[in-house]
Amino acid sequence: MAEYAEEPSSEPLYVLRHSTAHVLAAAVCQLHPGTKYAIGPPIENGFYYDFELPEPIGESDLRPIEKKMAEIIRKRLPFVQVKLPRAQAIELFKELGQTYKLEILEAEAKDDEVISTYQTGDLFVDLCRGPHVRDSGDIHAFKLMRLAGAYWRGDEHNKMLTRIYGTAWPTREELDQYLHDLAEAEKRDHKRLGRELKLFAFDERTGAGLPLWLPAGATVRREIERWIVDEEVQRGYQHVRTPDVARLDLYKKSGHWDRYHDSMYPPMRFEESGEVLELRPMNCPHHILVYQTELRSYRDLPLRIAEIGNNWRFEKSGELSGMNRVRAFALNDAHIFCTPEQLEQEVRGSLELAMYFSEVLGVDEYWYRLSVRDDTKAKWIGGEAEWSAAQAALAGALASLDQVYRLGPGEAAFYGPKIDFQVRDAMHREFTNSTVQVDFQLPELFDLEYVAEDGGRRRPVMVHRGAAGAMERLFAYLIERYAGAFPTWLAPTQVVVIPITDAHLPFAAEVAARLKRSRIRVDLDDSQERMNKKIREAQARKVPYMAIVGDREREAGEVSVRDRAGAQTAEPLEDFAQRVALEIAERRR
RNA sequence: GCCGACGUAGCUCAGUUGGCAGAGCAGCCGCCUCGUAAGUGGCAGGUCGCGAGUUCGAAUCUCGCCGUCGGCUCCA
Repeated sequence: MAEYAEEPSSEPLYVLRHSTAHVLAAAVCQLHPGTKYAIGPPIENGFYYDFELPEPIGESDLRPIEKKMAEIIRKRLPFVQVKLPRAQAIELFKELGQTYKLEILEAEAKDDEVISTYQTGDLFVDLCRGPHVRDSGDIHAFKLMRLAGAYWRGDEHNKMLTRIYGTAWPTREELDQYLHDLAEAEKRDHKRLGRELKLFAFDERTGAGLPLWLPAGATVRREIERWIVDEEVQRGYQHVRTPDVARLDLYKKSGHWDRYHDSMYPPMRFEESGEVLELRPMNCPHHILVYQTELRSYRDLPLRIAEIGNNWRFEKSGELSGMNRVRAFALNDAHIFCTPEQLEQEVRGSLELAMYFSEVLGVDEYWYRLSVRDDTKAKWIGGEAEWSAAQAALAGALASLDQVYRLGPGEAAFYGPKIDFQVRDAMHREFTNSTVQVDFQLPELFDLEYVAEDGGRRRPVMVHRGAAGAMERLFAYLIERYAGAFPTWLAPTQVVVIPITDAHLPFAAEVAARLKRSRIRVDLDDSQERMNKKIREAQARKVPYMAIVGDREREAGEVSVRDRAGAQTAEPLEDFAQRVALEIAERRR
C-alpha cells in the first residue's frame, strides 16, 4: 500500500488519481470547514485521503462530497505548483491550521529544502511533490467508494482519522468496467461460494472465526491433506501427532506468550492441581519436544518433523475474514532441524516443495517476499551474525532456483527472516500462503543439541516451513482461484449420474456402482425431477461430469457424458470410468 | 480492538411517515415420465440477531451486547 514516503510517479493513471484525491480533499474542506487533511495518495485502482473532520460523517455524506467534487471539476481549476522555502511552507500550513502537514514537514523536510506545494485554484493547497493533471477538468470518471477509519501514520496508538476511498479512471467506460469487474470478483468470493456450494459454514453459536467444514468442503480438504502427507513422507519428512494444548510454561519459554499473549486464548487454570494449560498458537514448541525425545546425532540430521497441526489464535474481532483469517486453523507445518552447513539446502528443498504444491494445486499467481528485520530493535531477538547468515541462506536458496523476490522490511518473524509466498484473493488483497523461515533462536532458547562427528555437542538450526500454508486459507484461495469449479481430483462430487426417466434408474444405479468401484465420488440423482432440472443442478454445483443415461445408453452399455463446460460425448461406460479415474490419479488441473 | 455499513423464512431479498410480516428459490406432499440449464398443483416454514428502553402500539425509533462485511491495526 502506498505511503507518504512513496516515490512520486508521473505514470498518467497515478497522476490522475492523485489529482482526484486533491479534489476530494478540496470538496471535503468546503463542505466541512475546519477539516484537517493528512495524506492522500493514489493506490491500486484508485486513491484515498485521510481527514480529521470536525464532526463524524457516515457513508450518506459521500454523495454530497461527490457532487461538490463534480462542481470543482466543472470549474476546470488549474493545479499550480508553488515552491516555497521550508520556513515559509511551515508558516503557510500553520496559518491554515493544518497540523498534519506541519508534522510531515517537520519530520521529513530538511532545513534548507525547497518545499513543493500544489494549489487547486484558490480552493485548496496541499503539501505535495506532484505531478498533477493540468486542471480539474482533466478528471472525467471517478467515484467515492467507502469510508474507513485509519490511524495517523498507521500507528494504532495515534488518533484515528477518517479515510475516504475512491476510484478514478481516464474514461467513464473504464470506470464502468472496473465496477463491473468488482461485481464479478464478488461472485468468486469464497465466503459466498462456500455457502452456495455447501463447503463450509459459520454459526455464531460456535463463535466468530470458527468454521464448520461441511461434507463437501471436508472432502476437498481430506484429498489435499492425504496427498500432502503422502508427498512429504516421500520426501523424508516424519509425520507426527502432537496435542493442541500444552502447559503455558512452554510458550513462556519459547517467547510466544510474551509477544503474543494478546492474541492467544486465555490460559486454562485448574484450581485443584494448579496446572495451567494453553491452546497452542503454533506447533514449533511441540516439535522441539519431539526432537528432544532422543539424543540426536549429526547422522540424524536433517531431521524433518511434520504435522498438519491445529493452531488456535484469538485474532481481534475486526481481523477475522471468512476462511482467510480464523481463530482455529490447521497448518501444513514442519520443522527441519539441521546443521548450519545443511541450512541452505534445506531451505531450497522447502522452497521446491512449496513450489511443487503450489503448482499441482493451481496456486499459480504468487511472488516471493524476503521478509527481513527493520530497525525496531525490540521486535527481534538474536544477534547480527545469525540474522545475516539466515538471510544469506534464504536469498541463496532463491538465487539457486533463479527466483526473483521483493524485500519485506519489518515482515520477519521475531526469531528470524523468512520467505513468504504472497498471493492475492479475488478482491486483490494480499495474503501469505506458504512460508519458509530460518531460526537460530529457538534452538538456543530450548538448548537444542546434536552430537557432531568429533563427539562434541553442537547447536542445530531450525527451518520452519508451511509448504501449503493453512488449510483454511489455502481453501479460500482455491475456491476463488477455481470459482468453485475444482479440478476433478479435488471436486467434492466428481460425477452425477442422471437417468432420463425413472425407468432408467436401475441402469443409472449400475453406472454409479461401476464408477464407485474406481473410487470415483459419484452421486446418483434419483430425485423426482426432470432431467433438465437435474442437469441444471449438477451444473450449479460445478460437478465436473454428468453421466446421462436413457434407453440408447442402456442398450449400448454407454454413458452420455456432459462436462461442466457443456461439452457432450457418448462413450462406453468402461472407457469413461477409466478416463475419469486416470484424470483423478494424475491430479490433472 | 478502532472507523463505516449491515443483520427479516435454509438462501436471495421486499416491507411506505411506528398500525395484523411478504415474494422467489430451497424443503415437504401429490400429479407428470420427460434426451442435455428451472414441468406442474398444493402444504409447511419467521422469538424480524439477542436484551433493555421510548410508545396505546416497534421489523421500523433509542441504548447495550452478539455476529457479518469493507477498511485500519495485527498476523508467531
